[in-house]
Amino acid sequence: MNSIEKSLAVMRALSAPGGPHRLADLAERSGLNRPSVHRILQILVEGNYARATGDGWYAAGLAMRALAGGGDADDIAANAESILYELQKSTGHTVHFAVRAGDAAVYLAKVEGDKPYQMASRVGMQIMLHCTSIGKAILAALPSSEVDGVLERTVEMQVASHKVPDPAELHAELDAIARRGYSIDDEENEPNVRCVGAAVRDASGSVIGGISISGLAMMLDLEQLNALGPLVSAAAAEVSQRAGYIDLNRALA
Amino acid sequence: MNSIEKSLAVMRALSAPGGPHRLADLAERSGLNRPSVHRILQILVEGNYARATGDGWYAAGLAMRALAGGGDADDIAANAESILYELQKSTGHTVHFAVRAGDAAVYLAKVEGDKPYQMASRVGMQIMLHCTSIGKAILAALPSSEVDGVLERTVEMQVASHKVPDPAELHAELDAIARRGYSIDDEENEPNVRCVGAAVRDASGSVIGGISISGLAMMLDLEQLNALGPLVSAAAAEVSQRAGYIDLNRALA
DNA sequence: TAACGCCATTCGGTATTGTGGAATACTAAC
DNA sequence: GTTAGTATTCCACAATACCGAATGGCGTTA
Repeated sequence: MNSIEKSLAVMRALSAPGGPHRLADLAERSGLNRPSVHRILQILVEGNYARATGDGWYAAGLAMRALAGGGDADDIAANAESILYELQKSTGHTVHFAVRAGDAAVYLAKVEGDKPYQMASRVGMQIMLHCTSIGKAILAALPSSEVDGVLERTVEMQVASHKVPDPAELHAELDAIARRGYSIDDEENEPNVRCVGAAVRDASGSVIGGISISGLAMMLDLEQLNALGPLVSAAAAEVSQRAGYIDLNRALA
Repeated sequence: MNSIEKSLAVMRALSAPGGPHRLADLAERSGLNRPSVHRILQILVEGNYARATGDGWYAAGLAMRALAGGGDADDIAANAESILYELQKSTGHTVHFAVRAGDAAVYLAKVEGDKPYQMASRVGMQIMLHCTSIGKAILAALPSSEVDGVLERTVEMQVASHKVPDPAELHAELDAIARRGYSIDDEENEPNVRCVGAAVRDASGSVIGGISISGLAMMLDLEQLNALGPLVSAAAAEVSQRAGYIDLNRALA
């Protein structure tokens, strides 16, 4: 493991959810020893990629934001945006688009619903794969062994929030998602919020992320959620197509 | 210069605006020689932080997005959001919040106006400091020498778009901005778009970013822009306050 | 078609740089 | 006051990054 990979590991640990971090936590999360993490952090702080509070707490700095701009993701998000607006308009609910980044997904776009309440999400925010509709839509397209890997690492890093999913149960659910084409989050990620999601693929055919429809549980029962499934699925297919994906089933039809 | 700073330089070059980049461009932008950039890129590609098209083009990868999440910026953006909504509601125009990251600023939040058209900006997008309202509001609070440094590096990296500003003229404008408390972008950054902006400070008193109101030039003449100045300025002060800043002038009044 | 120039990529010996265990300084809790 | 758990510094060792030069591939020009 070279020093660049080490610094990336530290940066990932820094940007993990859960406020500022202690040096020891960062060391554990990144798999490095404390002196190395300390040295790397000093370099990151120097360049404003990290911020030290002075009493042993470290947080991601503002310069880290600049790294996220540009790249492929922007094109994909730009293409997706108009589709998200349509989906929001036809359903009235909040719509999200997120891409996978390692063992998490990151929101790239969000269109707020026409309801008086707002979702507590924000572009750039990270979500877990095992307990969100977008996340499960992504997992459903991965080989079983990779799902286990993600699950293992997720459980390891769990900060004692969210329940740990039973592997067998999750695998069964993922099979069902793959069959019907959309996934459901029944208040698993956040209490009182239900979502339905579907996977987005790129030109190479691999799953890169997903889109979802979210609403308060009191306004969106399971029946309605299932009714929205085909809509999300269709919108996701449209985004995939714009990203260069060619659906063979559809192309041959 | 150690290897971590080098990889950060490459990552910044990668995420610079302007689509995929050639290796030679990245080498020049980062100030490194080509073999070093190549080696670093291979490591980044391995971890999905960069993507190689195979024929010499490189783009920022999806994993880079994950680095941006978390950190201070999230708290600040969360606090700012409600103020942005108010500002949009009271003016009807599109409102942005961006933080400085090196020689650029990055949008952290955006509230679309109630007009039929939409701004071509997106959360995560980078803007230049010398030709945008938010950027100039930030520059106006920096020491003159630092402004020159930013300007120099900006001119160097300029990809032949946007006109190069005359230093003396810019300094005079920045003085005026500092006096009246808001900055104006009169179609400098984008044709047909005018903006008015003001700076946001954090608890330490240093400028971290700014907020702005934007609209099509045909619907927003200079007089109206100046009338909006105090509004942006007040909103920026409010955001600053929530970020922990204490305005001595106001506190003593 | 051949020759040129540009650019990405590989190579290799050198020396700079990172490494991590152990020691120390620090802080908070009891 | 003592202890336990930190962050931080130190340093000898060795691994790793470095970069000039060489190679190979590609598109363009005579």
